[in-house]
Amino acid sequence: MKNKIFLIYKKLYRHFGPQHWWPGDTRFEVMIGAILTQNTSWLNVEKAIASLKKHKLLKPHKLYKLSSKRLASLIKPAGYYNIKAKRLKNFLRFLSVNYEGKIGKMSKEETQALRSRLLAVNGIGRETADSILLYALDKKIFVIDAYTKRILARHKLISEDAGYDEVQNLFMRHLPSRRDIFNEYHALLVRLGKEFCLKNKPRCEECPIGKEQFTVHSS
DNA sequence: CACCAGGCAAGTA
DNA sequence: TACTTGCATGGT
Repeated sequence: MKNKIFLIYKKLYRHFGPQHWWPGDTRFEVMIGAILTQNTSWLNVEKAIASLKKHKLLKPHKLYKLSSKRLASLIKPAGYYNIKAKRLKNFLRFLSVNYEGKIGKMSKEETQALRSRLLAVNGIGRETADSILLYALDKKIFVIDAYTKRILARHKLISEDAGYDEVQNLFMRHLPSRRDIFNEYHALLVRLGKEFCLKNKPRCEECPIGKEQFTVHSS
């Protein structure tokens, strides 16, 4: 088979349809959500964002001025609230110092240069940086997460211990270089992961991608 | 009750 | 470099 990566995308899109990612009203909200969702269910992140919205604090300058203690108490439902409060403030300082708190200014930066600068912020790793680049700033970069690795490993397209860059390169080499496809594909992988590829209750037999690719034939 | 979710950094060897 | 641990709420 020529290009499994792209074929899987088409199969998932046909099965699930467009996912309309990232859920969020503004680019700033997407960025905050990207940090809050680190190893955390999106349902809990929504609660945290709702509480920030309720207090009308979901703006760069408002949030930056908030004390870490106060911020932590507001984002409590998202878990890891003390460390996430610090991470948010690190990012907000980065945004304020380098771009005057203006997303528009940040978005003018070249993709790889901005990625490097985001990675230098304590609390922003590769997935968070790439999520911000793709989903908040419409940059052409593919996001890798735990679901993505698990799904590809199960279908024998990567090894269990494949690294982030390795998997990201695999996607970006095998797909049309289009932001909308990168956006939709990652969202579809998360959708598939949630419904068919959970750690405790996998439903491989009903997987829309098909079971033939990972079935082990004995004898 | 146990398990784990759209990670990351710091500590250790 | 590679492996381990802390961080924490809330849904299933």
